[in-house]
Amino acid sequence: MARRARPHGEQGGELESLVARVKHLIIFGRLKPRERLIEDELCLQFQAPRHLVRAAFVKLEHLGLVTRRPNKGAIVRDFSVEEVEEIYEMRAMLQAEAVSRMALPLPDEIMQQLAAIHAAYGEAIARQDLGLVCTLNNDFHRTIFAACGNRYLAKLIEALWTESLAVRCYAIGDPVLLARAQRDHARMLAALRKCDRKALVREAVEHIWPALHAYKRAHGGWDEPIAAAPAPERLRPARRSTRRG
Amino acid sequence: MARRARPHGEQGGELESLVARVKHLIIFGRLKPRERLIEDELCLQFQAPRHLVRAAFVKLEHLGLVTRRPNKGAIVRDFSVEEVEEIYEMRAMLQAEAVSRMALPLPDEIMQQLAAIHAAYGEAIARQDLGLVCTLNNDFHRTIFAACGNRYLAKLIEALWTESLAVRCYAIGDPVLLARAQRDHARMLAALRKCDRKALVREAVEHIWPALHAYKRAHGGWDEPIAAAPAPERLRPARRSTRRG
DNA sequence: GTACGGAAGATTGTCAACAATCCGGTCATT
DNA sequence: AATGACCGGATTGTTGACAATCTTCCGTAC
Repeated sequence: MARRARPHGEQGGELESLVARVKHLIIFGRLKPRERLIEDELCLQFQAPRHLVRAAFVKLEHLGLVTRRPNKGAIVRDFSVEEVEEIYEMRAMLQAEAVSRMALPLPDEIMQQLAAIHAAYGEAIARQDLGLVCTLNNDFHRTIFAACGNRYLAKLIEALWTESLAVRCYAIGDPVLLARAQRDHARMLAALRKCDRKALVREAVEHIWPALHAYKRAHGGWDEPIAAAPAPERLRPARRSTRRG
Repeated sequence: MARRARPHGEQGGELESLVARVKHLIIFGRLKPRERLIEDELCLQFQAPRHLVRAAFVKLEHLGLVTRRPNKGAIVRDFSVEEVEEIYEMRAMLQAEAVSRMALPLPDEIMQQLAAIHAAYGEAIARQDLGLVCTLNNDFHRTIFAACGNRYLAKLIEALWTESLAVRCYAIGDPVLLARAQRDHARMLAALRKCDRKALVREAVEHIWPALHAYKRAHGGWDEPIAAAPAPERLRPARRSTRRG
């Protein structure tokens, strides 16, 4: 057997780690929207062979975090405000659906996991460990929505979550928003414990908006009717609330 | 400039075409679930370089049609009945949502597109042109749900549609189901014309079940509590007919 | 007769050099 | 001076060979 360090395979792990590191660069604003991702540069920076870097680009593109154009390389994806709004509409809808069809009460094991994550989350916020905050936030959401009983619903929610990572980076550093997120999580836990589905749905939906607002604010307050509305989108009605809500 | 035939680039187009061809092989049952996809074989069959075939595998995996395992290659994905049911649950939910928030009436242009697709669809069925039937069915659904006003909702619906392609292959050859699909499409069009949202939602949701039932029936009626599930080729080495005779 | 171990073949993963392409600046021409 | 061709550097896409891994088959021991 000889047990060589990491002989050849393990490419899955390496790739994942590479993807995660580039993702962090994007989330924490180290790489900004429309900034180019140059293969050789990342090869050097991460000591990774080029084909791995390229595979990572493919994966990141499919995650919705980068855009690749033929013969022009990869750039950090930038979202239009409309796109971001649509993503958040979907997140609201899917998360509401997930908690609506969730079997309550949740198994003890899940509840304990959530409590543990939430406790660690509070600590991480207190210590300003943003990396950990992000990871635990991730874990909290994935754990909650994985319990919805439909793995595809969970998958879709997670996909949109990931896609909106680059948006939420505007909220990640804001202490006020962090405190609010922590409070929301606590409320969700309470609602889960009380099997109060109505409160659960409300929290699951309302919890997502602050990050969106932070994003729009960071983009110059385009969400407010600024003087000249150029009205470029006459082909997109259908965005008011046809929903029950 | 000399205008060489297809000098170097165009890799996007080539890849897409490759993906489409393998997809067809899967949809039409030419490649069956758990059957291996061998790189060299497909290189030969499609006269494509290996890295393209591999890229196609990556894309197909992300479309949900094949599964890749490290050092073991790609196989046609097989779904458990539970997975299929969950996919269909999601499709029902998302399609209902889409037509619920669709702005009615639809623009004339879209309505005309739909009518044209529907007419061609009927013809294709009459001529038993299954490839065309499949394409047009695709077009019909994509066109309808793209009109929902939220491109992410449309994208999610299309993703699940693609993922369930391998499931619907059981229904593709059945004349009864084809006729029923055609009728359902006609009803959807009528509901769209009349701006009858209730009927539209009903049709959009009910339309998806027959294919699911056909799938379950083809799987030996596992939806019914059969005594001895024969579990035919659970471990199937999947290596016999990797080649076409 | 069955089970374990190892070799050979088949298949996938990795790499580095090469070809094609794009981008920016420079120079000649009008 | 403005415009257009063109050339060089930077970057990405492609290829084929090689290394690692898995699978199968066969021989041997019990």
